[in-house]
Amino acid sequence: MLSPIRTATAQPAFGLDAVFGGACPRFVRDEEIFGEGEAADYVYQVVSGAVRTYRILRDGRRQIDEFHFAGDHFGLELSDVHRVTAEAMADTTVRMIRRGALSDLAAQRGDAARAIFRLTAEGLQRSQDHVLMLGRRSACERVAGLLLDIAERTHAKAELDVPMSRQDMADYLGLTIETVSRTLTSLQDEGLIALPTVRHVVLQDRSALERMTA
Amino acid sequence: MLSPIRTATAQPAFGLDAVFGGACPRFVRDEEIFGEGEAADYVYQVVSGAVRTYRILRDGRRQIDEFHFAGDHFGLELSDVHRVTAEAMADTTVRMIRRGALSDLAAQRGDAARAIFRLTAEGLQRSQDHVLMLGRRSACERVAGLLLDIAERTHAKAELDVPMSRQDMADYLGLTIETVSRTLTSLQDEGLIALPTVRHVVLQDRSALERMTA
DNA sequence: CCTCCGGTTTGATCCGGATCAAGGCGTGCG
DNA sequence: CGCACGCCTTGATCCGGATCAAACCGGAGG
Repeated sequence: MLSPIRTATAQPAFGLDAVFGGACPRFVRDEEIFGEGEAADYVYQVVSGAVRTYRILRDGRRQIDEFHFAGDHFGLELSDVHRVTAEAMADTTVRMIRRGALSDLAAQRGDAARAIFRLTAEGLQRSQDHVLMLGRRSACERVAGLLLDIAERTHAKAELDVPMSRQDMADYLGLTIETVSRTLTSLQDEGLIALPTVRHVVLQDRSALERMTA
Repeated sequence: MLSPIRTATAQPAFGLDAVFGGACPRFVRDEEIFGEGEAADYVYQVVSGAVRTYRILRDGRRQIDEFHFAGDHFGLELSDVHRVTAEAMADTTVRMIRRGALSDLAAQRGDAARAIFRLTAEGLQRSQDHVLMLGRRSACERVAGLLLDIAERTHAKAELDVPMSRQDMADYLGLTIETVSRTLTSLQDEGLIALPTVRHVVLQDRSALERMTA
Protein backbone atom coordinates (compact mmCIF):
# COMPACT_ATOMS: atom_id res chain seq x y z
CA MET A 1 0.00 0.00 0.00
CA LEU A 2 1.18 3.46 -0.82
CA SER A 3 4.07 1.95 -2.68
CA PRO A 4 7.17 4.00 -3.44
CA ILE A 5 6.33 3.79 -7.12
CA ARG A 6 3.59 6.29 -6.53
CA THR A 7 5.70 9.03 -5.06
CA ALA A 8 4.83 12.29 -6.71
CA THR A 9 8.33 13.79 -6.52
CA ALA A 10 11.44 12.59 -8.27
CA GLN A 11 13.54 12.29 -5.10
CA PRO A 12 14.17 8.63 -4.32
CA ALA A 13 12.88 8.00 -0.83
CA PHE A 14 11.89 10.90 1.33
CA GLY A 15 12.97 9.82 4.74
CA LEU A 16 12.04 11.98 7.65
CA ASP A 17 15.73 12.43 8.26
CA ALA A 18 15.89 15.96 6.96
CA VAL A 19 13.25 17.27 9.31
CA PHE A 20 14.78 16.15 12.55
CA GLY A 21 16.43 18.79 14.69
CA GLY A 22 20.19 19.24 14.57
CA ALA A 23 20.83 18.83 18.30
CA CYS A 24 21.41 15.27 19.44
CA PRO A 25 20.42 14.75 23.05
CA ARG A 26 22.57 12.19 24.82
CA PHE A 27 21.45 9.58 27.28
CA VAL A 28 23.61 7.33 29.42
CA ARG A 29 22.96 3.64 29.79
CA ASP A 30 19.61 2.91 31.44
CA GLU A 31 18.55 6.54 31.38
CA GLU A 32 14.90 7.15 30.65
CA ILE A 33 14.11 9.01 27.43
CA PHE A 34 10.40 9.22 28.09
CA GLY A 35 7.99 7.46 30.39
CA GLU A 36 4.69 5.70 29.92
CA GLY A 37 1.87 8.19 30.39
CA GLU A 38 3.99 11.25 29.61
CA ALA A 39 2.98 13.71 26.93
CA ALA A 40 4.08 12.49 23.51
CA ASP A 41 5.36 15.82 22.22
CA TYR A 42 8.25 14.42 20.22
CA VAL A 43 9.10 11.66 17.83
CA TYR A 44 12.61 10.23 18.08
CA GLN A 45 15.26 8.65 15.93
CA VAL A 46 18.24 6.74 17.24
CA VAL A 47 21.49 8.26 16.01
CA SER A 48 23.87 5.99 17.91
CA GLY A 49 23.42 3.48 20.66
CA ALA A 50 20.22 1.53 21.21
CA VAL A 51 16.87 2.00 22.91
CA ARG A 52 14.30 -0.33 24.47
CA THR A 53 10.61 0.48 24.79
CA TYR A 54 8.56 -1.46 27.32
CA ARG A 55 5.50 -1.68 29.50
CA ILE A 56 5.16 -3.00 33.02
CA LEU A 57 2.22 -4.78 34.60
CA ARG A 58 1.04 -3.87 38.09
CA ASP A 59 2.92 -6.79 39.64
CA GLY A 60 6.19 -5.86 37.99
CA ARG A 61 6.19 -8.19 35.01
CA ARG A 62 7.89 -6.33 32.18
CA GLN A 63 7.38 -6.80 28.45
CA ILE A 64 9.83 -5.18 26.10
CA ASP A 65 7.93 -4.06 23.08
CA GLU A 66 10.78 -3.31 20.77
CA PHE A 67 14.51 -2.70 20.50
CA HIS A 68 15.52 0.32 18.43
CA PHE A 69 18.90 0.62 16.74
CA ALA A 70 20.67 3.39 14.84
CA GLY A 71 18.35 4.86 12.25
CA ASP A 72 15.19 3.45 13.84
CA HIS A 73 12.35 5.73 14.85
CA PHE A 74 10.35 5.44 18.06
CA GLY A 75 7.91 7.38 20.19
CA LEU A 76 5.39 8.03 17.42
CA GLU A 77 1.96 7.76 19.04
CA LEU A 78 -1.61 7.91 17.89
CA SER A 79 -2.80 9.57 21.07
CA ASP A 80 -0.99 12.43 22.77
CA VAL A 81 0.47 10.25 25.48
CA HIS A 82 3.26 7.68 25.36
CA ARG A 83 2.02 4.13 25.85
CA VAL A 84 5.48 2.79 26.64
CA THR A 85 8.61 3.82 28.47
CA ALA A 86 11.80 4.34 26.44
CA GLU A 87 15.27 3.84 27.92
CA ALA A 88 18.77 3.93 26.52
CA MET A 89 20.31 0.45 26.52
CA ALA A 90 23.78 1.90 26.16
CA ASP A 91 25.08 5.44 25.92
CA THR A 92 22.86 6.77 23.19
CA THR A 93 22.23 9.87 21.12
CA VAL A 94 18.89 10.59 19.49
CA ARG A 95 17.33 13.18 17.25
CA MET A 96 13.91 14.63 17.96
CA ILE A 97 11.18 16.32 16.03
CA ARG A 98 8.17 18.06 17.49
CA ARG A 99 5.07 16.10 16.87
CA GLY A 100 3.27 19.21 15.73
CA ALA A 101 5.96 19.97 13.16
CA LEU A 102 5.69 16.46 11.79
CA SER A 103 1.94 16.77 11.63
CA ASP A 104 2.17 20.06 9.74
CA LEU A 105 4.68 18.60 7.36
CA ALA A 106 2.45 15.62 6.67
CA ALA A 107 -0.43 17.94 5.93
CA GLN A 108 1.66 19.86 3.39
CA ARG A 109 3.59 17.14 1.69
CA GLY A 110 2.20 13.86 0.48
CA ASP A 111 5.62 12.27 0.55
CA ALA A 112 6.04 13.15 4.22
CA ALA A 113 2.68 11.61 5.02
CA ARG A 114 3.78 8.53 3.14
CA ALA A 115 7.02 8.37 5.09
CA ILE A 116 5.06 8.51 8.33
CA PHE A 117 2.79 5.76 7.11
CA ARG A 118 5.83 3.69 6.24
CA LEU A 119 7.29 4.16 9.69
CA THR A 120 4.09 3.10 11.38
CA ALA A 121 3.46 0.18 9.06
CA GLU A 122 7.02 -1.08 9.59
CA GLY A 123 6.43 -0.96 13.32
CA LEU A 124 3.22 -2.88 12.83
CA GLN A 125 4.96 -5.57 10.78
CA ARG A 126 7.61 -5.94 13.43
CA SER A 127 4.99 -6.18 16.13
CA GLN A 128 3.12 -8.84 14.18
CA ASP A 129 6.31 -10.86 13.86
CA HIS A 130 6.77 -10.46 17.60
CA VAL A 131 3.26 -11.82 18.19
CA LEU A 132 4.02 -14.89 16.09
CA MET A 133 7.26 -15.37 18.02
CA LEU A 134 5.60 -15.17 21.42
CA GLY A 135 2.47 -17.09 20.51
CA ARG A 136 3.83 -20.08 18.68
CA ARG A 137 7.57 -20.49 19.07
CA SER A 138 9.70 -22.43 21.54
CA ALA A 139 12.36 -20.82 23.70
CA CYS A 140 15.06 -22.01 21.36
CA GLU A 141 13.35 -20.64 18.25
CA ARG A 142 12.82 -17.33 19.99
CA VAL A 143 16.44 -16.91 20.99
CA ALA A 144 17.67 -17.90 17.55
CA GLY A 145 15.23 -15.46 15.98
CA LEU A 146 16.37 -12.62 18.18
CA LEU A 147 20.05 -13.22 17.40
CA LEU A 148 19.35 -13.20 13.67
CA ASP A 149 17.22 -10.09 14.02
CA ILE A 150 19.91 -8.23 15.91
CA ALA A 151 22.51 -9.30 13.38
CA GLU A 152 20.42 -8.02 10.51
CA ARG A 153 19.48 -4.75 12.12
CA THR A 154 22.97 -3.90 13.29
CA HIS A 155 24.41 -4.94 9.92
CA ALA A 156 26.54 -7.59 11.55
CA LYS A 157 27.72 -10.57 9.55
CA ALA A 158 28.85 -13.55 11.58
CA GLU A 159 29.98 -11.68 14.68
CA LEU A 160 27.62 -9.53 16.61
CA ASP A 161 27.54 -7.44 19.71
CA VAL A 162 24.46 -8.01 21.77
CA PRO A 163 23.68 -4.59 23.18
CA MET A 164 21.33 -5.81 25.87
CA SER A 165 21.42 -7.77 29.11
CA ARG A 166 20.00 -11.26 29.49
CA GLN A 167 17.12 -9.68 31.36
CA ASP A 168 16.32 -7.49 28.37
CA MET A 169 16.43 -10.48 26.05
CA ALA A 170 14.15 -12.41 28.41
CA ASP A 171 11.65 -9.57 28.71
CA TYR A 172 11.51 -9.20 24.96
CA LEU A 173 11.13 -12.93 24.35
CA GLY A 174 8.62 -13.62 27.12
CA LEU A 175 11.07 -15.91 28.92
CA THR A 176 13.23 -15.78 32.09
CA ILE A 177 16.91 -14.95 32.22
CA GLU A 178 17.69 -18.52 33.25
CA THR A 179 15.96 -19.93 30.19
CA VAL A 180 17.69 -17.44 27.88
CA SER A 181 21.05 -18.32 29.41
CA ARG A 182 20.48 -22.06 29.19
CA THR A 183 19.25 -21.76 25.61
CA LEU A 184 22.33 -19.81 24.56
CA THR A 185 24.51 -22.40 26.24
CA SER A 186 22.77 -25.24 24.44
CA LEU A 187 23.03 -23.45 21.08
CA GLN A 188 26.73 -23.16 21.80
CA ASP A 189 26.97 -26.84 22.76
CA GLU A 190 25.32 -27.75 19.46
CA GLY A 191 27.90 -25.64 17.63
CA LEU A 192 25.39 -23.20 16.16
CA ILE A 193 26.90 -20.21 17.92
CA ALA A 194 29.93 -19.29 20.01
CA LEU A 195 29.94 -16.99 23.00
CA PRO A 196 33.43 -15.54 23.37
CA THR A 197 32.07 -13.07 25.91
CA VAL A 198 28.67 -12.52 27.41
CA ARG A 199 27.71 -9.78 24.99
CA HIS A 200 29.46 -11.06 21.92
CA VAL A 201 28.02 -13.82 19.74
CA VAL A 202 29.46 -15.60 16.73
CA LEU A 203 26.92 -17.15 14.38
CA GLN A 204 28.66 -20.35 13.38
CA ASP A 205 25.80 -21.98 11.52
CA ARG A 206 23.51 -19.28 10.34
CA SER A 207 21.47 -21.51 8.05
CA ALA A 208 20.68 -23.86 10.91
CA LEU A 209 19.54 -20.88 12.96
CA GLU A 210 17.43 -19.65 10.08
CA ARG A 211 15.85 -23.06 9.72
CA MET A 212 14.71 -22.86 13.36
CA THR A 213 13.10 -19.52 12.63
CA ALA A 214 10.75 -21.44 10.33
CA MET B 1 0.67 12.20 17.00
CA LEU B 2 -1.26 13.88 14.23
CA SER B 3 -4.04 14.54 16.68
CA PRO B 4 -7.56 15.34 15.48
CA ILE B 5 -7.19 18.87 16.84
CA ARG B 6 -4.92 19.65 13.96
CA THR B 7 -7.29 18.65 11.19
CA ALA B 8 -7.30 21.36 8.57
CA THR B 9 -10.92 20.94 7.58
CA ALA B 10 -13.97 21.56 9.68
CA GLN B 11 -15.49 18.11 9.18
CA PRO B 12 -15.32 16.12 12.41
CA ALA B 13 -13.48 12.89 11.65
CA PHE B 14 -12.81 11.97 8.07
CA GLY B 15 -13.17 8.21 8.10
CA LEU B 16 -12.27 6.34 4.99
CA ASP B 17 -15.86 5.16 4.90
CA ALA B 18 -16.91 7.41 2.07
CA VAL B 19 -14.29 6.13 -0.30
CA PHE B 20 -15.06 2.46 -0.12
CA GLY B 21 -16.91 0.93 -3.05
CA GLY B 22 -20.65 0.41 -2.90
CA ALA B 23 -20.65 -3.34 -3.65
CA CYS B 24 -20.32 -5.58 -0.61
CA PRO B 25 -18.74 -8.91 -1.46
CA ARG B 26 -20.07 -11.74 0.69
CA PHE B 27 -18.11 -14.60 2.13
CA VAL B 28 -19.46 -17.70 3.83
CA ARG B 29 -18.04 -19.02 7.07
CA ASP B 30 -14.40 -20.14 6.73
CA GLU B 31 -14.12 -18.77 3.21
CA GLU B 32 -10.79 -17.18 2.35
CA ILE B 33 -10.86 -13.46 1.57
CA PHE B 34 -7.21 -13.27 0.64
CA GLY B 35 -4.19 -15.47 1.18
CA GLU B 36 -0.71 -14.89 2.51
CA GLY B 37 1.57 -14.03 -0.37
CA GLU B 38 -1.18 -12.82 -2.68
CA ALA B 39 -1.09 -9.37 -4.24
CA ALA B 40 -2.41 -6.75 -1.82
CA ASP B 41 -4.49 -4.83 -4.33
CA TYR B 42 -7.30 -3.94 -1.95
CA VAL B 43 -7.91 -2.69 1.54
CA TYR B 44 -10.99 -4.08 3.28
CA GLN B 45 -13.55 -3.04 5.84
CA VAL B 46 -15.88 -5.45 7.63
CA VAL B 47 -19.52 -4.48 7.07
CA SER B 48 -21.09 -7.39 8.91
CA GLY B 49 -19.75 -10.64 10.29
CA ALA B 50 -16.19 -11.10 11.47
CA VAL B 51 -12.78 -11.88 9.98
CA ARG B 52 -9.63 -13.53 11.29
CA THR B 53 -6.16 -12.84 9.91
CA TYR B 54 -3.42 -15.37 10.59
CA ARG B 55 -0.09 -16.85 9.66
CA ILE B 56 0.97 -20.47 9.68
CA LEU B 57 4.42 -21.90 10.38
CA ARG B 58 5.88 -24.66 8.25
CA ASP B 59 4.87 -27.34 10.74
CA GLY B 60 1.27 -26.18 10.87
CA ARG B 61 1.31 -24.06 14.02
CA ARG B 62 -1.11 -21.20 13.46
CA GLN B 63 -1.05 -17.76 15.03
CA ILE B 64 -4.09 -15.59 14.66
CA ASP B 65 -2.90 -12.07 14.32
CA GLU B 66 -6.16 -10.23 14.79
CA PHE B 67 -9.92 -10.55 14.83
CA HIS B 68 -11.80 -7.91 12.84
CA PHE B 69 -15.39 -6.93 13.59
CA ALA B 70 -17.92 -4.69 11.88
CA GLY B 71 -16.32 -1.36 11.04
CA ASP B 72 -12.76 -2.64 11.38
CA HIS B 73 -10.32 -2.34 8.52
CA PHE B 74 -7.87 -5.02 7.45
CA GLY B 75 -5.57 -5.94 4.60
CA LEU B 76 -3.66 -2.65 4.53
CA GLU B 77 -0.06 -3.56 3.74
CA LEU B 78 3.22 -1.73 3.47
CA SER B 79 4.49 -3.98 0.71
CA ASP B 80 2.41 -5.08 -2.26
CA VAL B 81 1.83 -8.56 -0.89
CA HIS B 82 -0.37 -9.77 1.95
CA ARG B 83 1.60 -11.03 4.93
CA VAL B 84 -1.36 -12.86 6.42
CA THR B 85 -4.35 -14.89 5.31
CA ALA B 86 -7.83 -13.47 5.92
CA GLU B 87 -10.88 -15.70 6.40
CA ALA B 88 -14.50 -15.06 7.28
CA MET B 89 -15.30 -16.40 10.76
CA ALA B 90 -19.01 -16.32 9.99
CA ASP B 91 -21.02 -15.29 6.96
CA THR B 92 -19.50 -11.90 6.30
CA THR B 93 -19.80 -8.92 4.01
CA VAL B 94 -16.94 -6.53 3.38
CA ARG B 95 -16.27 -3.34 1.49
CA MET B 96 -13.16 -2.90 -0.60
CA ILE B 97 -11.11 -0.04 -1.94
CA ARG B 98 -8.35 -0.27 -4.47
CA ARG B 99 -5.04 0.34 -2.89
CA GLY B 100 -4.07 2.68 -5.67
CA ALA B 101 -7.21 4.76 -5.15
CA LEU B 102 -6.44 5.03 -1.46
CA SER B 103 -2.89 6.05 -2.24
CA ASP B 104 -4.05 8.74 -4.67
CA LEU B 105 -6.53 10.02 -2.15
CA ALA B 106 -3.88 10.22 0.53
CA ALA B 107 -1.64 12.19 -1.80
CA GLN B 108 -4.41 14.74 -2.45
CA ARG B 109 -6.00 15.12 0.93
CA GLY B 110 -4.17 15.54 4.19
CA ASP B 111 -7.13 14.30 6.13
CA ALA B 112 -7.20 11.07 4.15
CA ALA B 113 -3.52 10.53 4.84
CA ARG B 114 -4.26 11.16 8.50
CA ALA B 115 -7.08 8.63 8.47
CA ILE B 116 -4.74 6.04 6.99
CA PHE B 117 -2.17 6.81 9.64
CA ARG B 118 -4.84 6.41 12.29
CA LEU B 119 -5.84 3.02 10.94
CA THR B 120 -2.29 1.78 10.91
CA ALA B 121 -1.44 3.19 14.31
CA GLU B 122 -4.55 1.62 15.83
CA GLY B 123 -3.47 -1.72 14.40
CA LEU B 124 -0.05 -1.18 15.90
CA GLN B 125 -1.49 -0.42 19.32
CA ARG B 126 -3.60 -3.54 19.19
CA SER B 127 -0.62 -5.59 18.14
CA GLN B 128 1.45 -4.20 21.01
CA ASP B 129 -1.30 -5.13 23.44
CA HIS B 130 -1.29 -8.59 21.91
CA VAL B 131 2.46 -8.85 22.49
CA LEU B 132 2.03 -7.94 26.14
CA MET B 133 -0.72 -10.53 26.44
CA LEU B 134 1.34 -13.32 24.89
CA GLY B 135 4.61 -12.43 26.54
CA ARG B 136 3.62 -11.87 30.12
CA ARG B 137 0.12 -13.10 30.92
CA SER B 138 -1.19 -16.41 32.23
CA ALA B 139 -3.78 -18.48 30.39
CA CYS B 140 -6.49 -17.18 32.69
CA GLU B 141 -5.55 -13.54 32.16
CA ARG B 142 -5.44 -14.07 28.40
CA VAL B 143 -8.89 -15.62 28.21
CA ALA B 144 -10.39 -12.93 30.44
CA GLY B 145 -8.73 -10.25 28.34
CA LEU B 146 -10.09 -11.71 25.12
CA LEU B 147 -13.65 -11.88 26.47
CA LEU B 148 -13.51 -8.24 27.56
CA ASP B 149 -12.00 -7.24 24.25
CA ILE B 150 -14.73 -8.99 22.25
CA ALA B 151 -17.39 -7.44 24.47
CA GLU B 152 -16.02 -3.98 23.91
CA ARG B 153 -15.52 -4.32 20.19
CA THR B 154 -18.91 -5.86 19.51
CA HIS B 155 -20.59 -3.31 21.81
CA ALA B 156 -21.89 -6.04 24.06
CA LYS B 157 -22.71 -5.26 27.67
CA ALA B 158 -22.95 -8.27 29.95
CA GLU B 159 -23.95 -10.85 27.34
CA LEU B 160 -21.83 -11.55 24.36
CA ASP B 161 -21.72 -13.84 21.38
CA VAL B 162 -18.32 -15.30 20.79
CA PRO B 163 -18.07 -15.43 17.02
CA MET B 164 -15.15 -17.85 16.95
CA SER B 165 -14.36 -21.48 17.72
CA ARG B 166 -12.24 -22.59 20.67
CA GLN B 167 -9.49 -23.29 18.17
CA ASP B 168 -9.58 -19.67 16.99
CA MET B 169 -9.42 -18.43 20.55
CA ALA B 170 -6.51 -20.75 21.26
CA ASP B 171 -4.61 -19.70 18.16
CA TYR B 172 -5.08 -16.05 19.02
CA LEU B 173 -4.05 -16.51 22.64
CA GLY B 174 -1.08 -18.79 22.03
CA LEU B 175 -2.74 -21.66 23.92
CA THR B 176 -4.39 -25.00 23.08
CA ILE B 177 -8.13 -25.63 22.79
CA GLU B 178 -8.02 -27.79 25.90
CA THR B 179 -6.52 -24.99 27.97
CA VAL B 180 -9.02 -22.46 26.64
CA SER B 181 -11.87 -24.81 27.44
CA ARG B 182 -10.60 -25.59 30.94
CA THR B 183 -9.99 -21.92 31.64
CA LEU B 184 -13.52 -20.98 30.60
CA THR B 185 -14.89 -23.74 32.81
CA SER B 186 -12.89 -22.54 35.79
CA LEU B 187 -13.98 -18.92 35.24
CA GLN B 188 -17.51 -20.24 35.28
CA ASP B 189 -16.89 -22.30 38.43
CA GLU B 190 -15.58 -19.15 40.12
CA GLY B 191 -18.76 -17.33 39.12
CA LEU B 192 -17.01 -14.74 36.94
CA ILE B 193 -18.83 -15.80 33.79
CA ALA B 194 -21.64 -18.08 32.72
CA LEU B 195 -21.69 -20.18 29.57
CA PRO B 196 -25.30 -20.79 28.60
CA THR B 197 -24.12 -22.17 25.27
CA VAL B 198 -20.72 -22.75 23.77
CA ARG B 199 -20.68 -19.47 21.87
CA HIS B 200 -22.56 -17.32 24.33
CA VAL B 201 -20.92 -15.82 27.41
CA VAL B 202 -22.40 -13.83 30.26
CA LEU B 203 -19.97 -11.58 32.10
CA GLN B 204 -21.16 -11.94 35.68
CA ASP B 205 -18.32 -10.15 37.41
CA ARG B 206 -16.81 -7.77 34.95
CA SER B 207 -14.73 -5.88 37.47
CA ALA B 208 -13.07 -9.09 38.63
CA LEU B 209 -12.27 -9.91 35.01
CA GLU B 210 -10.89 -6.42 34.49
CA ARG B 211 -8.72 -6.77 37.55
CA MET B 212 -7.14 -9.88 36.03
CA THR B 213 -6.35 -7.92 32.90
CA ALA B 214 -4.05 -5.86 35.13
C1' DC C 1 46.72 -7.61 43.03
C1' DC C 2 42.82 -8.39 45.62
C1' DT C 3 38.07 -7.67 46.73
C1' DC C 4 33.56 -6.62 45.87
C1' DC C 5 29.42 -6.72 43.35
C1' DG C 6 26.13 -7.13 39.74
C1' DG C 7 25.19 -9.92 36.02
C1' DT C 8 25.39 -14.59 34.38
C1' DT C 9 25.54 -19.49 34.47
C1' DT C 10 24.37 -23.86 36.35
C1' DG C 11 21.78 -27.09 39.28
C1' DA C 12 17.48 -29.04 41.48
C1' DT C 13 12.82 -28.99 41.72
C1' DC C 14 8.21 -27.36 40.65
C1' DC C 15 4.21 -26.25 37.99
C1' DG C 16 1.25 -24.39 34.23
C1' DG C 17 -0.08 -25.63 30.18
C1' DA C 18 0.70 -29.23 26.43
C1' DT C 19 -0.24 -33.67 24.94
C1' DC C 20 -2.63 -37.95 24.65
C1' DA C 21 -6.97 -40.08 25.23
C1' DA C 22 -11.80 -40.65 26.15
C1' DG C 23 -16.41 -39.16 26.66
C1' DG C 24 -20.35 -35.68 25.95
C1' DC C 25 -23.29 -32.94 23.24
C1' DG C 26 -25.52 -30.29 19.78
C1' DT C 27 -26.63 -30.07 15.03
C1' DG C 28 -27.70 -31.43 10.46
C1' DC C 29 -29.08 -35.06 7.64
C1' DG C 30 -30.96 -39.45 6.27
C1' DC D 1 -36.52 -39.90 15.18
C1' DG D 2 -32.09 -41.49 15.39
C1' DC D 3 -27.60 -41.55 13.81
C1' DA D 4 -23.15 -39.56 12.86
C1' DC D 5 -19.88 -36.16 12.65
C1' DG D 6 -17.54 -32.07 14.57
C1' DC D 7 -16.68 -29.51 18.17
C1' DC D 8 -16.18 -29.16 22.95
C1' DT D 9 -15.23 -30.78 27.62
C1' DT D 10 -12.97 -33.60 30.90
C1' DG D 11 -9.39 -36.75 32.58
C1' DA D 12 -4.48 -38.54 33.04
C1' DT D 13 0.08 -37.82 32.23
C1' DC D 14 4.03 -35.42 30.40
C1' DC D 15 7.31 -31.80 29.65
C1' DG D 16 9.25 -27.14 28.68
C1' DG D 17 10.17 -23.45 30.98
C1' DA D 18 9.61 -21.16 35.70
C1' DT D 19 11.21 -20.86 40.22
C1' DC D 20 14.38 -21.34 43.94
C1' DA D 21 19.10 -21.61 45.13
C1' DA D 22 23.95 -21.46 44.68
C1' DA D 23 28.23 -20.94 42.36
C1' DC D 24 30.77 -18.49 38.86
C1' DC D 25 32.69 -14.83 36.41
C1' DG D 26 34.57 -10.20 34.97
C1' DG D 27 35.09 -5.57 35.48
C1' DA D 28 35.70 -1.36 38.69
C1' DG D 29 37.84 0.48 42.74
C1' DG D 30 40.85 0.43 46.50
